[in-house]
Amino acid sequence: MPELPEVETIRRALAEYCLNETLETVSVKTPALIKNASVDRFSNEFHHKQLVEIERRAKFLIFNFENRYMVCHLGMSGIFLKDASQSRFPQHIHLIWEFKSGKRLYYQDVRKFGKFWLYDTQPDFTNLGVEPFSEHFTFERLKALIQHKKTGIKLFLMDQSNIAGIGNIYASEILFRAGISPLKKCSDLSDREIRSLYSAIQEILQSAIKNFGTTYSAYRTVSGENGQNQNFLKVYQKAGLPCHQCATPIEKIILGNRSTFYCPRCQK
DNA sequence: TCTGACCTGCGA
DNA sequence: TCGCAGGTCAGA
Repeated sequence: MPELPEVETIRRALAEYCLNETLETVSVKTPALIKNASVDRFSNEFHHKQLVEIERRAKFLIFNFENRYMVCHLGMSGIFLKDASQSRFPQHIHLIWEFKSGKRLYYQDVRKFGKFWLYDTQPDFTNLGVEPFSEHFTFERLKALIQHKKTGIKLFLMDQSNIAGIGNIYASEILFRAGISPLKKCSDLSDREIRSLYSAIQEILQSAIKNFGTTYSAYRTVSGENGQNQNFLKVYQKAGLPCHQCATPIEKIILGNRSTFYCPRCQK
């Protein structure tokens, strides 16, 4: 499911809903989702702790409960809900947080690819690449990352150790915005193309955050509503439809086992 | 570098 | 009934 814009949308909504709340209990219905602790330890560590900060790194959410850290990756279908009464999949609610104030938060994940971790110190995520909205993400940095790689540019964008947070939807959309074919090799990109790519990454992600993320199936906001960014996509899931710039039919190909959409005329 | 596995629901 | 779906990882 969620790529950087969806995770950031969720982070902002959770901060509004439950920042500074004190946790009464965490009920774990599906122990397999907890990756590095027993269910008992996981629940006990957060008992009566206040949620003092919610951060995002790439597609990970980091909940700081007074220096006990709960880290969550939403996988393909994980969402947080304030109210589970309208959920279509109540059987797939795997975690329930209950706050002292009486508020509740539900973690739902149909495909169970999501994961949770417990850390005693702030996790550092050394295996992740540069954050697209950080000061470290500059044109020079992007150029240095790209210029000697022989891999295709779309696979480069989706590799979390290069730039962290881009997934399959936004990789296609970013390349369309930049006018670069997903088949092009990194090492063949000109300075001008890398500059276009640099702008496209920030513009596409920023605009998706502004639109509360892209809903195709599982993703919902914390309030259970659809995101709006699917209404603004230019190529993703548009195979056969005319390109909005040149009317050439959008093509679908498979790269790295993932569907990839592009305009063969606009993207060279 | 590529493929399959993980898991479930949905639409063709 | 089968293929596909927004992610990640292990193993070949």
